Amino acid sequence: MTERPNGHRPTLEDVARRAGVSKSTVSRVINGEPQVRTAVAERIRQAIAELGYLPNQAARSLVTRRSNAVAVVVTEPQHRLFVDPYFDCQLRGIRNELVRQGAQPVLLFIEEPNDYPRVRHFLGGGHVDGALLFSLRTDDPLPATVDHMGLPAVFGGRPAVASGHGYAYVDADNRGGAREAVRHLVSRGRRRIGTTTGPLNQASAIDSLDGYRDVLLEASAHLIAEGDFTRQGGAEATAALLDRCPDLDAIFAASDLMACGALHMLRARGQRAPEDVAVVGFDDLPTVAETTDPPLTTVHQGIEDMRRLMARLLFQRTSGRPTTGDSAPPLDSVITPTRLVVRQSA
Amino acid sequence: MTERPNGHRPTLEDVARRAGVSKSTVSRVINGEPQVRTAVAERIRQAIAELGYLPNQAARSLVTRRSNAVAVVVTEPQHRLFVDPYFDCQLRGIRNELVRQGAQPVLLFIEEPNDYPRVRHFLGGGHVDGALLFSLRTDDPLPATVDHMGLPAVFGGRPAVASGHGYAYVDADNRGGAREAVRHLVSRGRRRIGTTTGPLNQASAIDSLDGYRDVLLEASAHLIAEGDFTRQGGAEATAALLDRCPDLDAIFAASDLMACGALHMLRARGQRAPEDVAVVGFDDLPTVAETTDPPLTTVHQGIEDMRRLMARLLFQRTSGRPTTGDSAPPLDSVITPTRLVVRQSA
DNA sequence: TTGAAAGCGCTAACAC
DNA sequence: GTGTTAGCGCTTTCAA
Repeated sequence: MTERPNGHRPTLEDVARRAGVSKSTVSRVINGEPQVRTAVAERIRQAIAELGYLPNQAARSLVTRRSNAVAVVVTEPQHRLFVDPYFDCQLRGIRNELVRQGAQPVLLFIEEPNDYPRVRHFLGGGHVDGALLFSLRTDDPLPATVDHMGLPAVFGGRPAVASGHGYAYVDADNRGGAREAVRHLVSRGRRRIGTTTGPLNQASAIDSLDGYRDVLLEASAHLIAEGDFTRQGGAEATAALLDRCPDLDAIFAASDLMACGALHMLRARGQRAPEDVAVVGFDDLPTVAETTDPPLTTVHQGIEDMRRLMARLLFQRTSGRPTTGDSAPPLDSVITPTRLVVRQSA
Repeated sequence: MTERPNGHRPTLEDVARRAGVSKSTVSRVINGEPQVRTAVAERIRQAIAELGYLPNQAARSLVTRRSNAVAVVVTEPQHRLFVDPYFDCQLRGIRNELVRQGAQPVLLFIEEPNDYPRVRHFLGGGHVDGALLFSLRTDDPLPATVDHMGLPAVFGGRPAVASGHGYAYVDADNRGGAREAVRHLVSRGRRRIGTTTGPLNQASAIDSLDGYRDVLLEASAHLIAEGDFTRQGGAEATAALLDRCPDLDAIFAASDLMACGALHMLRARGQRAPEDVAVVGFDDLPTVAETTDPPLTTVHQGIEDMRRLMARLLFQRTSGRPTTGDSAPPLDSVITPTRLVVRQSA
């Protein structure tokens, strides 16, 4: 263990004493302020090293009102997360940007209702300068919570209570993307086009379905099967569709994973893709869309870039400004465009 | 937004004023101390609710020296993590136990060397009461770091510098488990037994290999292929083994995922399992071992329980005792037993 | 049962 | 350039 003058972790004061200067000077060196004589700065750095001194962040953020950490809150059963390449992609984008800003990303999971109060205290307690939040259900209390406590936050995907509030979100044009996907199917002569949706308590799933309906104005409810964005859920929803409409000739799946599940189910049912049933996915995850058999025609949304953008928006709202909830910050949400990538499945 | 007396987040003082009492009394109510008259307590709770007050954790931990948060540090490229059911299992165990203790789990990734200083500052800054660390390479600086700053920590897997330090670890009996696996193969009449190992800069991989060697005293180096615990790595290592020893009749893989990769590669090479080549895995991950074809014979290590145990050990070292680095805490590492689960692959 | 006062370790004016 | 001083928002003796 390190030498501890008294038995505690060394403090600024210990360093100051050891270097024969005042606390302020030490503080200046630590915070990289230039106006300290090089010789003195060197002496201080030495003392810091000898003592193994590490600034107490609690004390620091008590006065600066900053922590240099950003929470990444994922409202999703962990077990889903750890098997879905979509999240990997999201987190990579976020991490890269956050680290570039010098912020420490701190990942929090919400798996059950019990978790909310704890997370709320964590977020409200000044542990982080801001939060990036994902996968919210339409009835999620988190948007109201962060708004209420004035914590800078950016959502991945449009939150249910979208406007009039002090937070921003970044979302892909799910509706437009869905429209394009379905139009593509129509243009290829498909007439019985079903869709397997995400959980309909999530805005993105709803938006996607709306896009589908925009094109297929009078699509019967039989052609719509709710899923959950997973492979398994996609397979099951596809089975339901097939049972209800044996003459189905196309499926628009709300995620690549679901499209992948659809492909499997089709094969199991003896249907060929795209000959008998064409399939279009959504996401364009490289590890999925390019490796299915046949490769997926899908709607591309630059996930990694979107997430990077979220981190940038957050930075803009946290930087400079301490955690005071002053005059309403600019509401600068972004809807990013999507584009259809045609491969072999449709 | 909430009402903010001045434009800041409400403080204890604001609550006290509103309830017409002193800060101390409010503090008592917040911390659930009993000796406050019910009427007063009620009035205070009301004021708290009206103000939307949330305690400032920085201020609090500045005096209590506790944060009620525990860091879970994973030294692993995130992209590996998000595709490996092993991690899911680990995290579930940890989370459950931590939450039970009322601690907020906070996940940190280390993906590249640059991340170390930042994480070090985070850990040393008092943001967390302790840390649970995983997947350490033998040359990882983290054990020394946390030891040096006196942060209570428990490692998942034996760290390289094992003894004489103030930290504990929990590890499965990798060596014993490997021995049992290989003995099983021998008892089934297998004679050309190869092994696909984990990365040999990780203690668990080394221990496993040692167990293999314990049984096969003079195993030639040709029978050992280094992998990385992944499916892909397992397939590649298996291919290498097959190339070097065409008459191979058994493989001991250091993880279920690698065993799974082995099964695939064997099939691709026209070898039957277990008839031509028997395969034994390690981990006994339900989602993997039970679903391969054929189902895996593998070494069971109760991962979830092990991780829960880690969290308990940590609790024992953090609770009560503030972050002072006082007299060396009990070094109470645990090696948990393993057992062979025989299914069809060997 | 409640209040007053001190202080946790740090930064930020402000003097010198 | 460097030191002094006054808090940041809380908990915690100690008195009342």
